[in-house]
Amino acid sequence: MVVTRFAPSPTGYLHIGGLRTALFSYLWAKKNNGKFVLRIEDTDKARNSEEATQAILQAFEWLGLKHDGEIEYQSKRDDIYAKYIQQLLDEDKAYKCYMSRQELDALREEQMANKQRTKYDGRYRDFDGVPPEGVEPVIRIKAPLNGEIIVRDGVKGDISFQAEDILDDFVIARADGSPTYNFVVAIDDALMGINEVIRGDDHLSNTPKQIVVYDALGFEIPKFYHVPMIHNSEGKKLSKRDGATDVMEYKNMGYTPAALLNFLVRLGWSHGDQEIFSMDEMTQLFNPKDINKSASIYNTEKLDWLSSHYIKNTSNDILAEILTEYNLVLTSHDKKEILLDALKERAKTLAELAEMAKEILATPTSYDEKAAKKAFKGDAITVLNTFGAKLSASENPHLPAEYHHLMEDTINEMEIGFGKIGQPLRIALLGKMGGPGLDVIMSVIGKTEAMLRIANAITANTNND
RNA sequence: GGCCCCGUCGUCUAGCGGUUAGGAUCCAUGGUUUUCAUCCAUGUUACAGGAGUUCGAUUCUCCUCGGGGUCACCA
Repeated sequence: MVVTRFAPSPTGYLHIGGLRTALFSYLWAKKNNGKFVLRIEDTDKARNSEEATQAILQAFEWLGLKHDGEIEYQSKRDDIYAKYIQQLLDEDKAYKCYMSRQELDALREEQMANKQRTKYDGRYRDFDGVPPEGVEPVIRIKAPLNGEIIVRDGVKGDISFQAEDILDDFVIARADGSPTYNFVVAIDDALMGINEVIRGDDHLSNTPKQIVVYDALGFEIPKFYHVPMIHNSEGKKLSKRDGATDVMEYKNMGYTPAALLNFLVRLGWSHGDQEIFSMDEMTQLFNPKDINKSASIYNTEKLDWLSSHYIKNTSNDILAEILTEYNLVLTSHDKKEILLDALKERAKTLAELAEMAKEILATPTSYDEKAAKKAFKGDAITVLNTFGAKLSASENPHLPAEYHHLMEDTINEMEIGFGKIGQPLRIALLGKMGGPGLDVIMSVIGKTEAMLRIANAITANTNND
């Protein structure tokens, strides 16, 4: 069985990069009828917060990503880690190091001055003398001094590291006894049965250390997939400083989960020329072996396109429902179908759609000066009066087509072009240019409201010449 | 700086020794449209550079250049 995981540290909101690796892990588990474990890596008590954990959960919920089983918290697993630390100590695979911070810093400075790579010198590796007073020891693992460590990566292939280049006896437990990241990750992944680790490229250089832990404890090494970074427009690793990296921001901006997920799955992964993937298709087709090797630059142009695609293809009932989250209540509006049919063709986001709907539904309180001036040149007032009279005399027009006939009657009778009525009428109804068909607008707002808006416009623009 | 990774249109990508180097997005132009969008059509733009290997390299090898990641008692 394939077991994958997403293992964020709760130091802030869920960001785009994290979401993508979570999505990849999720898809791969689902495709194989496996499990997707969510593990909160909260060993750093100083930087973690409960709010951050909640924010991550909230984002998962919005996007419909469900983890399997209970959420695992590393902070609740101290006993387990302590047991393995003791085991390594007993087996002489780890040891206490009494080097003080000051000594360590001094060593580092000296190494830097000599242009050597900074590494612990192993001075307590085989120490059996009397420990110095007043120093709480850290526990270091005995890492291989030389030889090759090969990371078999499903994305990049086999990557070879030389132990002397990258390893030293790294700390697995701090002076206060708390275990460190590379140690707990390996233990948790092993104990939780994680056999396919899909994570960011920035963890690649940690992997040899984790392999040291796996080996020391006799655990089986999982399959690794290191997903290339997402870069900002500067070409640097996407960070929280880059703006709009909080996943929930995308909800506020009016993107749907389907659009966001579709956008993200295509960042660093592809399936031929296909661009549109439903959640089902993603789970069917995703395979981490098809992940790209190179980093991609974060750019939301395509997200807008996907977003409008999904809005166009969402039913009006569902749209009306989601739109309530953008302060637009249409669910029981009798012209909801007509309105949404017209609007969903032209909205890139739900927020935009809601905004356009509100503009149509509200009586204009002002008129775009330039557009009004242009529209009310000539005999626009007469045209509007003529049309208004026809509208007034009509019997409850309902559908857009009926309003359209009224407009046609007017232009035929007055022997004018469509533009002559279109422009002033549009100003009257919306206060500005743009937007859906006038017949649609009038159908949605109804005869009475349409007449009111026409009258208002005539009053406001009479002395405009 | 050491170690590691990467390098196809502006962007996301297809390609896995022989292609007019494909798609998508963006942009531009035209058509449709009372407006704006949608939609349709057309167009501009890419194999980082240099050596090899080969009958033939975008594809394989090496070098250069460029970019990135990482080097904690942080995760």
